[in-house]
Amino acid sequence: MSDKSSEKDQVLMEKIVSLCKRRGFIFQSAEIYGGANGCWDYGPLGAELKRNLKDYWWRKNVQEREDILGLDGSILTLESVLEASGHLGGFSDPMCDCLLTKARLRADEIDPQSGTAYHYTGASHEESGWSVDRAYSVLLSENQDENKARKTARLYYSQFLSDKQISPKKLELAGESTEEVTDSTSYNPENGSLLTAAREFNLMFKTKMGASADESDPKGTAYLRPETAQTIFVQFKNVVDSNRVKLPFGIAQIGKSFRNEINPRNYTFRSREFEQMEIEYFCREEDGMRLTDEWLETRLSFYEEIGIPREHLHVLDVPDGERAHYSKRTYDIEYEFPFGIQELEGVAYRTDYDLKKHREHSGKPIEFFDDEAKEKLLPHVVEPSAGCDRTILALICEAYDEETITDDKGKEETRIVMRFSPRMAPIKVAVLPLLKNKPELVAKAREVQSMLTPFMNVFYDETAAIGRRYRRQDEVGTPFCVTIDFETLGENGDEDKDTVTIRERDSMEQRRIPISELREYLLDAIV
RNA sequence: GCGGGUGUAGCUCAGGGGUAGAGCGCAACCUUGCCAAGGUUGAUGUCGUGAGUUCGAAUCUCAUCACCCGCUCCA
Repeated sequence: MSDKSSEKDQVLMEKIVSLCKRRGFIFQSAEIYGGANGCWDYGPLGAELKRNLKDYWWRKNVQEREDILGLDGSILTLESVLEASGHLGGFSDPMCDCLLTKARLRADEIDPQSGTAYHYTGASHEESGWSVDRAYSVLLSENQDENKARKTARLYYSQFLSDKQISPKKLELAGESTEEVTDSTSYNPENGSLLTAAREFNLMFKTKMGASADESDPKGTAYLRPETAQTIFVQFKNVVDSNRVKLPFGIAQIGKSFRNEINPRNYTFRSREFEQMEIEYFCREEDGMRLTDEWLETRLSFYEEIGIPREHLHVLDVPDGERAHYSKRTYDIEYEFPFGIQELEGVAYRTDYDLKKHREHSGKPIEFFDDEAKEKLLPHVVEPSAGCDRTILALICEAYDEETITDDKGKEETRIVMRFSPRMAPIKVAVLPLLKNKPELVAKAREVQSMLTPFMNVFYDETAAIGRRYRRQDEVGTPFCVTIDFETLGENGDEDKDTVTIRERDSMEQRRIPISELREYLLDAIV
């Protein structure tokens, strides 16, 4: 499968985005103010979906496991923490662009060059009267012909021409001057063209702590955390001291993180504010590689349990040289999005790098005492780090389905169904009185509704025709619809009294079930 | 950040220097009946935003913002 999306996939993605807005899953942030780039809000159904995902993740990884404890750390993070973790130094790169080719270069990786710089102040075209005032330079090494500088400059100025028929050769250069330059990194080594000034692409959101914070206060600068992991490492010692734990054990956290992405793309996939679901699983060094493999399997099963089949997932064993320098093994779990195969989760063996760094920078003894081995050690760590919003997007993409069905009159129509697993579905059951102008039906339906609401998200709908109500529920992925009809009231005798029809989303089949069994039936299906 | 495209009702989109349009959806009512049914009635827009040209701009020009595609970037 290609990484690029085909036209068909683009259309599919547009339909998904449209449905998400129309039905209240996802809205763009601050839309009425023109929209915030790279920020998205979850609407009523999106919020439910996200809660279901987070709750299930927490249940599987914390509630149902004795070896993992939860944590919920602050988002504001001291500069010193991020200095220790390496984010402060390595998280921003000075970048510059070639003015001629628009190539982007790392400013700190340019070889210094020497030679003669040819400066220009602009260019003009006599016949058309066109001109441009803009400083530009070209650097030539010693043995290059000076006409090369002029040729390059004409090419540069020609991009401002509105009439593309004019040949760059016809341009008249203005204000040529030369200058000897040594060890400059202002020019593109490839073609000698001037580069833009280096810009820092700081990927972290910086902020001020304290109302009167000033620059000189080392605790005056804070960042919105770029990952949840650091909270866990920094609180490692406190968690160990306040709980009886033995290796291996994990600390889990769900929370927001922030990265000032240069170019947010693909709907919510690359957002500037996003939620992570992370575990740092601490272990002895000799178990690190094995546990990484085990976690990969555990995590793949999780995706299956929430309705993302293994066939749509890809595991990338990140090769040497592409992993973070401290990682001995990293698996990326990727999903086949309509816009390409993209990462959902990374399972990384981070060695003892993080704890070591924090021990070094904080100067605090944060070693773990292993009671069984009677030794002090710094544990290694395996990190399954899942993107919550990315998983939501995968759930939505996976659920979306269009089904062609033929009605009684032989007419074909399209049924749009969100095939969420009942466990993830934002609405678990819709309660529908067959007709709303019959008070007995409405009263009974309300009774069923309030019986179920303490246990699950129930949607009550009495408008429009029953068929239409079913289809509405299909479009938001409600797995079950319960209809209260005249049999429920006992009109057809005692046998069907207090039974309802339950209609299943995927098969559209219905059967009768006593109201008394409804709760258990539904709970079994959505647990 | 660069290049290309798009922006009009909740959604999908047509139109186009002179009264703002369609389909679907939505709301209300009627119908003892189960897969977008039928009928009646109704609501909704600073035509993305800001400036300019014009007697007059949703339409033309410029800027700007957002989204999509490609490139780039992704510790």
